[in-house]
Amino acid sequence: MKSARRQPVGRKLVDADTSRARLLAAAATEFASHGFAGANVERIARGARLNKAMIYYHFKDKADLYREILRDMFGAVEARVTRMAASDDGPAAKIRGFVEAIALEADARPHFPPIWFREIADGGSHLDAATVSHISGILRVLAGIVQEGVAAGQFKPVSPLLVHGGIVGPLLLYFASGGLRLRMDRAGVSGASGFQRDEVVAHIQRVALGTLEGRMS
Amino acid sequence: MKSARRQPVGRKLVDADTSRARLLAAAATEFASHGFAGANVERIARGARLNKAMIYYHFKDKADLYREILRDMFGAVEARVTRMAASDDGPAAKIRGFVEAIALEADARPHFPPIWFREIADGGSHLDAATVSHISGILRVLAGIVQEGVAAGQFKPVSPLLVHGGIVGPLLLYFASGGLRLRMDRAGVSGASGFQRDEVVAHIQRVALGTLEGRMS
DNA sequence: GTCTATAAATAGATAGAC
DNA sequence: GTCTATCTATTTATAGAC
Repeated sequence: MKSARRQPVGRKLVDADTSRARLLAAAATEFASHGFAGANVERIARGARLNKAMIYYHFKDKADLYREILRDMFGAVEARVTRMAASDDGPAAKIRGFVEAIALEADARPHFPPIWFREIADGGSHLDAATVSHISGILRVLAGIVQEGVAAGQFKPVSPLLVHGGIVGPLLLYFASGGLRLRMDRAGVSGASGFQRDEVVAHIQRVALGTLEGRMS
Repeated sequence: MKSARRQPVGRKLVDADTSRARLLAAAATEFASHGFAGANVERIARGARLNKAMIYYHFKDKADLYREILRDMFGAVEARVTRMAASDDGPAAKIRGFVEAIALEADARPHFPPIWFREIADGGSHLDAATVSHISGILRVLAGIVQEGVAAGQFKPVSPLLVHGGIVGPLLLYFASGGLRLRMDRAGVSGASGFQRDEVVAHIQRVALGTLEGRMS
């Protein structure tokens, strides 16, 4: 059980500059750039200014390290949207807040959008029970907001999963495609990288609300 | 130059049951499931009922095989949207046609959505000039439709890249996440896999049009 | 906790027969 | 065109010293 949590309870896991925290940070970058299979433990160790053996001191193996990052990522998103939805704003403001929450999390953890895309492509093969629970919690929060809006007569009863796709699809696409857009730009596809983050978020907020308020058909 | 095209000109590359076509089909499945780094040439060969050596007879190496699949994929999408946009439908119908074209291509090439997601996460590191040109062609077609609609006074001048994200993000998310939704369903997240393809496509068509017709803010 | 050295396995690529 | 056998490099993971 050497991979069990060693930090004192209540202590931030990743913020502290422990070797474990540095490994997690380096691994997040590596997994985001190369995927689980393409990630190289030697590179992760070097990125953390340590050596490979330290990875196996703190984690059971590469997959264990990866799963820890997935749990952290989705746990953070779930916590953020849950906190947001606990406010006494109306449903429309909460939909905006939901979009904003995902975007803020992508700011705080830039590895989140690419890793999420890769995990989708993998069919979720690395998700453990805790992570699945976080994801389902995120969906439940959104479904609750929609339900609230419907009850208040402000929203049409659109399927929460359709709303979710309309928010998360474009949002992750934007945050995950920074490198690609730069590349396209250099290849002469103009305007691909000239894009304001806030403008994208605001657009997605408007579209999500428009969908829910039935201004679509 | 042993990887040069061997098929007679005008012959379908993938449909024929040649060893090369079988390798391409097996490789597409393998790359979609495991990504470039995670793909295994031995598995690809077995999937094509051949052996590893045949891969190196037809292709220079694993990367060459992968790039060929990318070119085929994006070439097919570009061809389809270009053909669609050449019709004399109005701009609204063409926006619907654009969404439909992407969806039809995802039906025809199920490896397309996951591979596209992975390539985004990779920052487009495997895209060669031909593939970049296909992608930029797809964007140009969409920009043209938007321009047409604006000129006809039917659309607001929304950035084509925002429209593109609003279409392609949710659409790829839906098509790429079949496996994950099934997994979530089995984990007790109800309704994740109970979804009609046509209903999703219709929803995305409505949202895209709503965006362009200015029914959002 | 941290390191060096190394074992062990995987997997991309090639040689050469048929 | 297709195969078997093999070479070689990479890389995950561990042993064991400090």
